[in-house]
Amino acid sequence: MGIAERRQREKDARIKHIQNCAAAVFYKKGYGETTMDEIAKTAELSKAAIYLYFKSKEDLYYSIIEPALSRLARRLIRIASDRREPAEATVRKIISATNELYEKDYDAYHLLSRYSAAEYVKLLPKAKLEHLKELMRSNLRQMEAAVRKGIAQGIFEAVDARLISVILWNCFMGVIQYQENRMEPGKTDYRKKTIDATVELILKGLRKL
Amino acid sequence: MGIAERRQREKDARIKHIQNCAAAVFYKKGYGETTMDEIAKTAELSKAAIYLYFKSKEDLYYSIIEPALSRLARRLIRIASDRREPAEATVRKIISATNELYEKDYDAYHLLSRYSAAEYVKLLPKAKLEHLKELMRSNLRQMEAAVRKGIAQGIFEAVDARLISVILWNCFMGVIQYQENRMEPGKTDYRKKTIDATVELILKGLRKL
Amino acid sequence: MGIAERRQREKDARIKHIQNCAAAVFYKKGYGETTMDEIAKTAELSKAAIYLYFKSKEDLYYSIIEPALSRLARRLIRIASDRREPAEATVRKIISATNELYEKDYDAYHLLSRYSAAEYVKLLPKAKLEHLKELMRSNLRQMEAAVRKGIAQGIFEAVDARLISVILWNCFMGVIQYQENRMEPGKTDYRKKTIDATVELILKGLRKL
Amino acid sequence: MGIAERRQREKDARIKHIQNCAAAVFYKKGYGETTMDEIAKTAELSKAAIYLYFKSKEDLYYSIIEPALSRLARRLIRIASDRREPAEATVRKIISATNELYEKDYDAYHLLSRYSAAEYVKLLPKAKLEHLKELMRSNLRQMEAAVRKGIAQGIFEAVDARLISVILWNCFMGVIQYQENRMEPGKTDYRKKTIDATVELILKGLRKL
DNA sequence: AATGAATGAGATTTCATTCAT
DNA sequence: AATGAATGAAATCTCATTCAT
Repeated sequence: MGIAERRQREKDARIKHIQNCAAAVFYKKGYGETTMDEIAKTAELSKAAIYLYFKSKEDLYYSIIEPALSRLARRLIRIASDRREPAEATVRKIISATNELYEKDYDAYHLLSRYSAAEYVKLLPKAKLEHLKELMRSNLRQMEAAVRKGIAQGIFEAVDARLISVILWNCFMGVIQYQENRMEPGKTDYRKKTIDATVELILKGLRKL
Repeated sequence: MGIAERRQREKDARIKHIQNCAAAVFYKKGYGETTMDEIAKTAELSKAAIYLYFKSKEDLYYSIIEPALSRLARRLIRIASDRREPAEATVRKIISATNELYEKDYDAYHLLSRYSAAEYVKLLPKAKLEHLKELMRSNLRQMEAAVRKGIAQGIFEAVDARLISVILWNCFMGVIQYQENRMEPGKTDYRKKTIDATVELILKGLRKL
Repeated sequence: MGIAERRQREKDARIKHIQNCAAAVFYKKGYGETTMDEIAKTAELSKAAIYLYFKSKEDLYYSIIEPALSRLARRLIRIASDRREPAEATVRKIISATNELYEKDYDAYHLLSRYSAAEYVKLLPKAKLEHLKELMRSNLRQMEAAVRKGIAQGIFEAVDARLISVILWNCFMGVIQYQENRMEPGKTDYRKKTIDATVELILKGLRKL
Repeated sequence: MGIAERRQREKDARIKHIQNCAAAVFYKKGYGETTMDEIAKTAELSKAAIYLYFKSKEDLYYSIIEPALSRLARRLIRIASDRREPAEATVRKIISATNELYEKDYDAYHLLSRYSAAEYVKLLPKAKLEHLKELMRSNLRQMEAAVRKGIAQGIFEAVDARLISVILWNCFMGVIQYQENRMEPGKTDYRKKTIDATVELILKGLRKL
């Protein structure tokens, strides 16, 4: 069995390798500007080899996005399910978990931070698109639940929970985008620090005085 | 001279028309996925006609982005230059001015809200890219100045002004992105309300207690 | 209107030109072996130009086959509808009409004579394939009707009309195939003569003694 | 020696197996549309394994066609060489022998019935193509000889022997094509019955009254 | 000023064939 | 003997751009 297992491991590794290379290029250029040629070159494989593992450019793209987003969604659901934990801790955990994707699944995370439903409309088949959207909505719902919990716990002011969750989520994504795209390369990555500061700022704004 | 003037006005109108149509498509699909064919069809003109007014796809794109961003930058500089105005008012004005672009220059605004330096690297010639980046940086500096002023005025806590300006800016952009891309179509546009709520939340977080 | 009309005429001519060139290549090589490049070269156009008029290789192919077959089907229906004409004359007319396609629509005819449902299964969308098949079946039905009429008229022996119509049709197609494919090039084209002789032979075999 | 022999037998069996599978696919799809992948999958072997036994796609194809056609040619020569046998019997035997290929070498037969010189021109090297053509011509000559014999025997009318042999051959091939390609799947295979009826019809037409 | 027609360059995808194991 | 992996070459198709009218 050793051989078959090793084969499978190697295959998995190659798939992961291609996905990593592809994600890097997709991220740098955007889907439309990315060519299979460049992905192949980055992965040091022939174009045809890519097609051994993914049946189309779109398939490759989706194979990067979906699992990462799916994993995150599951994780957030678990985090938000703790009804007793103080709301502030839950909010921080949600943000942390999302941010952790960064270290573990750097490339998928990158793509996610660039997620733009409009662009995908023409790109992905309807079912896949809807699936991604549902995952995004689920993430938002977990944040909303956390804010609602905070109000119920008497910690937060009686704000519009949905609105606040959108704000939190957007601030988070905004920071990522900003740090990734707008800053000069070479500069220190302030992401973690900026995100933490943002969260604390907003939590402070939410607290009952 | 009346005739020449009318001609010029008509020409300007046609240029604006093309830009509006193009911006709508660029926004919906992203630069790479947008075809000149679709722009032409949207503008109800022939492709060749577009080329009478813009010398390339990139040129057309830039002609939409740059003036809007440039105008905004000038406006923010003027707003931030008032050294005496209370900082909170200045922050609100900066955000408002940015948001107002929305009503006046809907499509350019859209494109701006999607601004992604990385994508532009391959798209725009270096000089143009640098120009856009400088405009963005300028906008950020105005916000930074406003926060710094608030600290000087003793209104805000002694926070990292740069960090806070980044946060504010990102939250703003994040909200826009979210509202544009992630929500189901048909839903009410919560943008203004969300942005205002975000700003107030953050201002509250900034205030000395 | 002169200009618009001329334009349309020219466009029609170009479409016909492309179809003719394509049919010649399709015929010579078969669908699979034919490349758009070769069609373009034959038509003295760029590949892209072909795609201005036909949206895919398959579309181009179908646009050649279908109208010719459709026209023939209509014609055979008209011929077979004469209930009083002696059956032998009807049979001869059906064969003649089919053969005449040769002179008028040389290339489409060629493709038809090569028609092979099996090959098309993967090629054409189901609806188109079914349409072609129905046309073929219609043609066969007309021949069957003619044979049946001959029996009713007491001219032909009481044979299996369907079987005989299949035979007649096959002989006809067989002769075409043979003459087209199996003979050395440069040899005289015996098609017409061979077909006529075949029909007479079979009619003689059918007649009541 | 037993071992070596068994090895050889096994090898032959594997070769035959591949040929059978390949022939089925070639027949269903045509040469151009057939992929080595599909052949391999049908044969439940790896693509590379196919190349252990055949040095190219074309080689595999030819290896199916040629022996079958060659065997048939030899058989028809033998059949036609009987100068004394009544011509009608000889004609029937020729047709039968050809038809028998069906049961014994189903797949090669299929391919033969689709034989199209034009397609092969680009496919096969000149020598191989010429060889196939010569085999086909030989078969035709045997039929021609049989018809000529019938005239000499005073059984047939003084027809153009070559023409009639072409007709007979074509009818035969036409019936096969028809039955294979044009009929709805699932229907009874009328081939044998149709062919016999065709031959009898033509013989009747040939006979002196 | 405007357009229909055309195209070169390049994109995605396929496939016969080879090679290391 | 057999195979999984890999690839070069070529196929279909797209698109920004130009040109004749």
